[in-house]
Amino acid sequence: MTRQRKVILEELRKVDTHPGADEVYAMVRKRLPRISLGTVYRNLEILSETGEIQKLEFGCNLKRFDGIARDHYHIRCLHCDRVIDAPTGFDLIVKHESKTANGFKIIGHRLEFLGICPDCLK
Amino acid sequence: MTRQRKVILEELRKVDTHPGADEVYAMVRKRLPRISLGTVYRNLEILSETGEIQKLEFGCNLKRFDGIARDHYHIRCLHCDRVIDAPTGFDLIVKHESKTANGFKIIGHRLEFLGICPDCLK
DNA sequence: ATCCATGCAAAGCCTTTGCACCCGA
DNA sequence: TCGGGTGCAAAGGCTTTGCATGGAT
Repeated sequence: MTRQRKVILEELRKVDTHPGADEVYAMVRKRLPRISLGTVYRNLEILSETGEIQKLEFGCNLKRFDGIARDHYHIRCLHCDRVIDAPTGFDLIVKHESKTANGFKIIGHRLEFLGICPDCLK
Repeated sequence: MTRQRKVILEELRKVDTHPGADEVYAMVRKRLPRISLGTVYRNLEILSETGEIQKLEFGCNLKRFDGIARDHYHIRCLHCDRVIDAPTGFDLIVKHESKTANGFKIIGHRLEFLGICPDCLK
């Protein structure tokens, strides 16, 4: 756990905006002006592999990161692409009785909800 | 509906491999050798906007396309990234009693299952 | 003749990677 | 001293876009 990685993790946990790598870079640079974008990418990757943060790979044009690793869902604004954590109770039941399908061994799933955020509703 | 768009749609509907744009390009080029990759991208975008095909935006490194527009889920191999259609019965129940959450108006959701395909299980 | 989609190529965006340096153990 | 992580910059992959051409109505 290097200094850079620690700061990245701390900054990411301060916000609930699910920033992209570039935004994390901007945030971290306030404390470590000499950090490089490459290092941010490398550490975000490492942190998500170790399960300390979560990488959101849905919307696809830009990967976003969540400082909360605990399993939870997200709601994405179709208009401005903002992402928020889904409140508890906002949930789903996945029915796959068998753990296999067409020879696939099923391990998990990805889910996100889509909607329009308050600002864009105006 | 130009000739190019028609061929793209036809070729895409011939397969169940959920090809990326580059693969669609290769397929279509057998029939239209002079088609450009840009045209393939433009038409895949248009076809998915009009709802004739489906764009899969999950795995994120590469967008894949499905000739079947009907609502259905997919299973992705975590090892080789192959995507298959989930069999019927493989389903989920989304519980969001309210159609709003934290001010968001909820419109829909994205879901895909993750697993290991038969080949990669070996 | 007009208009729009195409082909081509360049640019764009995000991300990854090679390499030498530096810092901590 | 040694090894791994870093900064920097370049390369990479996929996608989008500008522009002139060409085909269809």
